[in-house]
This record gives sequence, structure tokens and C-alpha cells, in this order.
Amino acid sequence: MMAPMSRTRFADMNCGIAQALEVLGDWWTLLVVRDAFFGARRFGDFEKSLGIAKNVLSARLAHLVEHGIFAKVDVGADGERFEYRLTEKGEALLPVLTTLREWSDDWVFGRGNEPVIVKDRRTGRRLAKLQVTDADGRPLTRRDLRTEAGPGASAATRRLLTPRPR
Amino acid sequence: MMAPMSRTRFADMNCGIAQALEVLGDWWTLLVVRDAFFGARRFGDFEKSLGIAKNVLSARLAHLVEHGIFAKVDVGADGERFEYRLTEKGEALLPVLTTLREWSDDWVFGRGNEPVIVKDRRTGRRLAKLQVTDADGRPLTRRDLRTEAGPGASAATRRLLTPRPR
DNA sequence: CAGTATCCTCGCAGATACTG
DNA sequence: CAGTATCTGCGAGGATACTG
Repeated sequence: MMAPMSRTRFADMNCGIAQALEVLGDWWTLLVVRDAFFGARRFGDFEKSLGIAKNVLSARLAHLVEHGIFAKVDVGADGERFEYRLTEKGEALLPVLTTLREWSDDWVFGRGNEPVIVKDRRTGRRLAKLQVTDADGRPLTRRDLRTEAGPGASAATRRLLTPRPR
Repeated sequence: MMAPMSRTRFADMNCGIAQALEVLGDWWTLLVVRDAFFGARRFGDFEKSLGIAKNVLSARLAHLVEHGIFAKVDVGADGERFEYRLTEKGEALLPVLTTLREWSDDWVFGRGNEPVIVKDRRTGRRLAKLQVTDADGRPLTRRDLRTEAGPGASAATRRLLTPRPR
């Protein structure tokens, strides 16, 4: 009986998508990057906005630095203070986040307050109706759940990463 | 002493990106979707091309069906045969995969055979040099690792999901 | 404030045997 | 061929105490 193997690594698959996922696929990773686009720089920024455990955040940041997505920059005028800043490689992830948000806008929430109808592409048959509601069952619109872009984000970035006005 | 909590769920975060990751964030999920774009339809198609365990694949497919990304279509002319087909919602994920692939092309591999230089965005300082090599240390180009698009993929899809010719 | 060090626990995933 | 059932285990991630 063979021992169960550890998780398969995608790094040696012959596919750019798999490669990207190997770097970005962890649960928190893309959210950390998102927060960076929203202006988070310091350890505490990420910690507060994500509500992530310190050790996990530490590991994620190290991982992202290791892969050249963040630069750990010494800004220690007074002592040892660091900031995590997006590199060019990191900033190149903006389109990935943008398309994720767009997909979510269109398909996880409705664009306005109408539910999302999931259809089979060929037959056109309705497969599911998706509607996000509040605790009382009243439908929520995408605007009710607006992402808050931090003060550090540029106007252009904020526009890209916040939900489209219907 | 409090018991450690289970993994944080992103579903109730006020952010479309988090919502999308809640659906797509599992390790295999986007690769399964990718294979669907490449023409995979049957259980065995995914199993073979991904080398994924049966039960895991089963769970992933069920998850994707549940979220309306795949439709489980009965094509049982002879008996009980099913196919998993992308719905409209599923097909809308193509831009997500495309931007992931583009990012990988540009930043994980070099575009051609030149290594990727990771720079700090502001200072311009070089942080890392990335180069994919074979077992003997010889640099590989992105073309050496070409993704194979299956026969089921349309020409347009294949073009979008395969590496750019340098 | 910015982490590091521990401990703990479930969730994901691998292997495999089994069913129609 | 298309799964389901079961067992197993790594490891990501949560909580918390501690350090400069």
C-alpha cells in the first residue's frame, strides 16, 4: 500500500495557467495583492483589512516577495520599518484581478438587482437562478456590497477594482 | 483556549474578487475549467489530462455544477452517460484564464528566451532574475513548454489560451 | 507595531477498492 | 468507463504567546 502523496505541484506542468496558479493559487494570495492595489503597504495594513492570522500573512508575504511580486522595502528612517510594495511583476496582476471582478459582477451578483440566470450554452435551458439576499431574504444588489478601495489607491485603480455602476 | 477556527470563508466579504475566489479558489478548479475550454467533456477526459484523483475530480465537478459553471448534460443514448459542459457563466471565465496566461507568459517565463528581470516599480532596482531551465540548467523558452490545446478547442480559444509566439 | 514561534485542527487531496 | 466509498495524511491556516 502506497502512502498518499502530498499535494500535486503545478510548477512542472507545461502550462502557463498552471504556473500562474502555483504562484497565486493559495487562498489568501490574490486578496493580499488586491489590498496592495488598494494602498496597503505595511504588515498591519494587510492584517487589519484581511483579518488574517499573523503567521499566515507572514508566510504569504514572504512567498510573494520570493516570487518577485512584492518588494520588501526598508523605509526605516527611525528603526526597522518595512513596506511591501508591488513590483512591476506584481502590478502586472491588475488585469487578472480586474477580470475576476468583472466575472463576479456579471455572474455571481447580477449587474443590477436582477438575479443571474445560468443557462446551458447550447440548449439555452435555464439551469439555475442566482440571487444574493440579505439575512431576511431580500435581494441585494451588487452596489449594496461595494468594495471599498483604500485611500492609497489611485483613481484609475479604484475604478478598475470597484464594481461597475449598473 | 479557543479551538482554532476552520478556514475563513470569503463568501460574505464585500468584495467581488473574494466572491470569485470562494468559487474558483481551490487548487484544481481553474485547471478543470481550462481543460473544458480545451475540449474536455467527459469525466475521463479531465481525469486523463489532469492526472487528478477520481474522488477529487468528482468533488470539483460537483462544485462547479453547483455553482452553475458546468452543466451536467445527459447524453445517454445508450445508457447513463454524462458530459460536463461549460455554461454561459463558465464560458465567461475565458478572460480570467487569458489574463492569467498572459501574466505567466510575461512574468513567469520570459517572452522569448530571455530571463525575466523583476524590478521594484519606483526605484527601478533589480530584485530578481527569473529563468526557467531544464534539468541540466539550460534555459527553456516559453515555447519549449507549449500548452497543448485539445482537438475540441476552437481556433479562437486555442489562440487565446496558448502562449503568444514571441 | 511587526513580526516569530508553537500548537492544533480540519480541509483538501492522494490512493485504492468497489459498484453498475 | 464513470463514478462512490473509505482510509489516510500532509499542510494551510487559525489562535495565541512571546520578542525587539
